[in-house]
Amino acid sequence: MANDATLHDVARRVGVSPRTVSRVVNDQGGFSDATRARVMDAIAEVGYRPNLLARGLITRRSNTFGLVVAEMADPFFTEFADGVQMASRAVGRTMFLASTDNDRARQREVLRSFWSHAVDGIIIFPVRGTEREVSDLANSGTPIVAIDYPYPIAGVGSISADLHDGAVRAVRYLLATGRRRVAMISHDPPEANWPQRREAGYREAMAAAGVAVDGLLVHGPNTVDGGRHATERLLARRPDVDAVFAYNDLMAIGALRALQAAGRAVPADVAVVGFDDIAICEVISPRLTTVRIDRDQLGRAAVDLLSRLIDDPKTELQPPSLGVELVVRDST
Amino acid sequence: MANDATLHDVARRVGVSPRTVSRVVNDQGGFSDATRARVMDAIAEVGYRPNLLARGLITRRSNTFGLVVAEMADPFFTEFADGVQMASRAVGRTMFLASTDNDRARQREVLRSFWSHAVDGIIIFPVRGTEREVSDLANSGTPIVAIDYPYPIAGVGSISADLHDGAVRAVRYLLATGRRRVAMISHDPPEANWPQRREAGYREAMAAAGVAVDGLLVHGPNTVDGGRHATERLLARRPDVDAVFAYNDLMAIGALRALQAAGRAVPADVAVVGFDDIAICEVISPRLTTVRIDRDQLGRAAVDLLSRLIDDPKTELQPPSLGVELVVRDST
DNA sequence: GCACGGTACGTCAACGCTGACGTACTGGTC
DNA sequence: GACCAGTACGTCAGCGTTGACGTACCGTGC
Repeated sequence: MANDATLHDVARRVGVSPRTVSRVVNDQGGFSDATRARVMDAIAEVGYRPNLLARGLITRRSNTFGLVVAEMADPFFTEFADGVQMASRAVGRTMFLASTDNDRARQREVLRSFWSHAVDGIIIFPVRGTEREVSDLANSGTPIVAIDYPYPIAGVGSISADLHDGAVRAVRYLLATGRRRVAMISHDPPEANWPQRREAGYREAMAAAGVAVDGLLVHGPNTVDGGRHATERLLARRPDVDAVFAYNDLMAIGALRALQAAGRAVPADVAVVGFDDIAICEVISPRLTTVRIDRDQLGRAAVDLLSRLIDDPKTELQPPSLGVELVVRDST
Repeated sequence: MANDATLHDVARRVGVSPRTVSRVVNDQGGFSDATRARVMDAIAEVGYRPNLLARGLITRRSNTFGLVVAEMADPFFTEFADGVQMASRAVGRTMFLASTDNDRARQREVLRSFWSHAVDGIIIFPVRGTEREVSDLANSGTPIVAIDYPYPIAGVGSISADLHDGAVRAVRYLLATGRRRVAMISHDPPEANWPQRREAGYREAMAAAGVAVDGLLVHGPNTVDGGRHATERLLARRPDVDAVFAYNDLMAIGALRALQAAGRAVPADVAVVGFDDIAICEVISPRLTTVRIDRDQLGRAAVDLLSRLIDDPKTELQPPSLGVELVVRDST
């Protein structure tokens, strides 16, 4: 009871044409209740399941979509993927998952592969600098939803959390609790034209409080080690730092380790705030204060927008940003 | 340049039949070098990519496979998924990913969905008690590789790490470093006929050292909270415990937290050993001693076995277990 | 009695591709 | 020159499904 059983088998058993069985399966109407019942029985008896490849060949719908994340080693992405998976189940689609490791060639490969598999749509954290490629793919007919990508890409739907607001909240909180020399360890070497919303929020909140940021903004890869090394450089440059706001939780954890190694107490000497609120924040010590992005909500919003885009290409591409929330724990 | 461009388009452009283009694309031979070159040029010009649905309809190969994990919230599974993804890229297949949350109904749903999409094979951490279903699916023609499933399931390939040996090593190490009252916090309520290899290893190593395990073996869900609560119960029952060996790293982290809350110093008062070596082990404090399972290796082995099974259903189903390794850090 | 609309089907072709098989032409052998 | 093998193609059908369209039959209204 497997690869076999086609519409024809069911049809023969019932004594109708395959077309009628197809109508029942797809609930398209044009059959009597009696016929429906007999068809359903036969389907159960022979264990018929529609061949999605054949169906997709005609309908140009595969009922699949692809999710492209930066890297699976970062819990933020996998926790997001989990949310997407839940949401996709609800709309009856199955999910391909691949990661790019922030590499353009990898991303191209992944997108081509998804395209070949005739996915109905793609949810992606785009690699920096690939607006054009992503936009071209979208305009050539594959609906795409980009997540947290600072540029609105032409033809591409996008869902974002309000990263700017999150940064402002984090920094304001640090300032409000008496910290003055608030540093930020941010992602990657800065790049011309790359709008860093977390950085912008940081700068804005600092400026509003009249605090200078000289030497307080350092960069590194957005990993634990990246955060650790960035913090080491920061401590060398500004030993007087009394708070660190990190690009994401992994970098914040790196900061925690570097501060610990340098003999600075957290939060007594230096406060630390992360971003994302991945699960680890609760279990490390000190428990990490962070800006929470609701990944289930983000996943649902992405799947929802993608579904609407698939059904109607003229859907509004940029729904409002999702709110974020500061979660205060023991590191501040 | 998208959904269009079929073999016919390329063929017309070159002035040959679609069949010849197909031969070139699949490198089946039967064409001249000159023709090949012209076909390749035309393919590049029109941006042709084979329609995998159409191809799959004939060849009965979709070049996809499904990966079914227990839950994406556990880094062990996602880190494994990453390894599988790497390996699958190398063999030219694209990966569906879904999780079951250890629920039989969910697993059934996922498997049916994968089957409908005509995956070439499935890699799965089976839900306990579903041997029959998994075995039936495999025997009906979908190659399946089960990971770390203690029962050899009929018709199903399987890849395992040597969990028994890992447990023995961990416990021996604890005993060798002077611990005597070595507890184990293990996964789930024990179930009749469920061979727990980690538990077996624990018991064996304890017995070999002549140490009784009365009240030292407790159970709980394999999560951080599960580990915390199990440890609390353990402390109530056996306040004299001087080492905890956990089913996995998440439970070990829960144990760390519970011990901390109870005022026990780790490792001074109580040593803790985890299992899996997920990335967090390095960044929590104290850094966790654990039994390392090489997930890349496990992923490669699974993809490799699955590929062989797809090509030749008579492949040996049970390659030898993968070795594990004790990684000593600061919690012991 | 006849036209008409609705219901419940069936027939046919096509989606894009590849397996099976047919065919024309070339070069070599005896 | 006849025969043969090998090369480089082409033709045809069909994978399982659904869109488009055709048809038989029934009931209704005038």
